[in-house]
Amino acid sequence: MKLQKETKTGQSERKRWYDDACGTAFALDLIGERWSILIIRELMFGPRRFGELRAGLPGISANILTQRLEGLEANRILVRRRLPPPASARVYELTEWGYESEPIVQMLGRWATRHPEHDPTLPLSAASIMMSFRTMIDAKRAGEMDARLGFRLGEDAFVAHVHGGQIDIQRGDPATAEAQVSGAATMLAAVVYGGEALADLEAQGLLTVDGDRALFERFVTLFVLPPKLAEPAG
Amino acid sequence: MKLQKETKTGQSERKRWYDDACGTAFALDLIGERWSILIIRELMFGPRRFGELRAGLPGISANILTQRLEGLEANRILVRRRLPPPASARVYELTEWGYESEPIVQMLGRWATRHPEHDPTLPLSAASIMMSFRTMIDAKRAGEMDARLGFRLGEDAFVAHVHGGQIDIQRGDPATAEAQVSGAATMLAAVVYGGEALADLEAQGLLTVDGDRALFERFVTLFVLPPKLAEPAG
DNA sequence: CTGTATCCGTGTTGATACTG
DNA sequence: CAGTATCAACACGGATACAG
Repeated sequence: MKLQKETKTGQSERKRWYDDACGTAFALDLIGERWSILIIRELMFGPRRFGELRAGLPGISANILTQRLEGLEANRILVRRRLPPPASARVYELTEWGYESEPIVQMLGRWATRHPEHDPTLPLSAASIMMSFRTMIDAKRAGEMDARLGFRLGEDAFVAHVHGGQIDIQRGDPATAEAQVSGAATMLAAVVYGGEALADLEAQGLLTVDGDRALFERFVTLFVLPPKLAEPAG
Repeated sequence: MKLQKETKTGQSERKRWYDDACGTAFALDLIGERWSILIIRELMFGPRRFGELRAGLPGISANILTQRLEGLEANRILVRRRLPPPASARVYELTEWGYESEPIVQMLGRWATRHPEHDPTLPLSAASIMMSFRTMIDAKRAGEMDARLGFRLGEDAFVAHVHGGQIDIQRGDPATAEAQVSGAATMLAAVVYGGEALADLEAQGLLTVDGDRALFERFVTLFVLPPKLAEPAG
C-alpha cells in the first residue's frame, strides 16, 4: 500500500498510517495531514497556482505546501497541469473525486461554527468566505431571490448566482453582475457574519458596493450561522 | 484563544493552530490532530472506557490517548463521567454536539472508500463496522425489511433494527434479536463488503449465525460501497 | 484495571535562506 | 514566481515505571 509517492532517493513512503479498514481512517490517511483539507478548500472554485494557494493559507511554508501537493497528487485528489501557452503556468486542480469532498469541507465548517470560541473576525481567504456562502445559505430566505452578485476580494473575483434557494458561485468577472462588492474577504465576513453595519465599513473605505445596493443589503441577510452551544454553567 | 486545557505545569496551550476564520479550519483546530476523529468514531455508539477505546484504536499509545481525551474534553466534544457505583468506572462520552459530528465521520468514510487502494480486509473495530452499516445502507434495498439483528463482536454487542429503509443501531443484547451473528468484526466485513461466502467462514468457525439465518443472508446484501474510481490509464 | 508521568528515538513540521 | 535545502522545534509512538 503506497499512498505517498516515493522521493527521488527511493525512501520515505509514509510512516504513519492507521492501517484500519474503516473508511474514515482511510480518509484520514489520504487527507488527514495538517493543511491538506485547507488546500482542498482553496481549490474548490477551480485550479490555483502555487503562490495563490500560499496566499490563501497564511502560515503554511513553501516546503510543506510542496509536500502536501505531492501527496494529494499521489492520492489522486488533485492533478498538476500546465496552462496552455502563453501563460504556461503550473496549476493544481482537484480531480472529479477531489471535488466530491466538498460536503466534507462544508460539514466540518458548519459543525465547528457552533463552538462558542469560533472567531469569525480572524483573517479569511476569498475561497473560504465564498465557500461559507454555499454552506450557510438559508434556502427559505433565498427562495424568492434570483440575482447575480459580483465580488472582488483582493486578487480574487467571483460571481454568485442566487436562484431557487441555492447559490452557484464561480470565479468570474464581477462586472457582469447586478451588484458588485469590493474589499477584503474579512470585511465581507464582518458584514455577513459579524453583524457589522455595511455603512460603517463603507465610510471607512473598507468595503465598496456598486450597482444594486439594495440587492446586496438583502444578500447579506441570507446567511445564518448555526446556533452557538450554550456556554457551560458558571 | 485557549482550546487546549493547560497542563498542571502551566505550559503548552497549543502551539499549532490555523488562526483562520474559516469554520473548516476551526474544525481542524478542534479535531484535526491525529487520532481525534477516530476516537470520536469509537464513541459514536455510547460511552466507552479508556481500555475499550484503546482496543478499538490499534496503534495508539496510552499517553497519546490521554492527551487526545484531554483535548477533546477541553474542546467540549466529550465529557468524562464516572459510572454510578458499584461499577464506578470512568467513561468518556460524546456531548450532544459531539454526536452531531456523525455526518462528518460518515462522509469521510463514504468518500474515501471510492479510492481503489482502500482495503476492507484490514483490521476493524466493532464500532467501525457498525458505523459503516449506518453509512452504507441502501435505502431502496432495505425499504421492505423490518427486522432486528444482533451482533456479538468480541466484547462488543449490538442490536440493529432495520426498518423504513433505515437502520438504528445500539449497544445491547443480541439475544433479543431475530438473528445473531458472532465473530470478529473483520469477518463480518469480509462477508458484507469483501464478497466472502458466509458458508466458508462458518465452515472455518470464524463466524457463527444463530436464529433466522435467511434474515442475515438478506441483511448482508443491504450494504453497497460506492463505485471505485477508475484506475488510471496504463 | 485505569490511567498518568517520563524518557527516548524517530519522523514531521515549519522558518529561513537559497536556487532555477 | 516556483520551488529546494537546511536546521531547529515539536509531535508521535514505544517502553517503562508508577499511582488509585
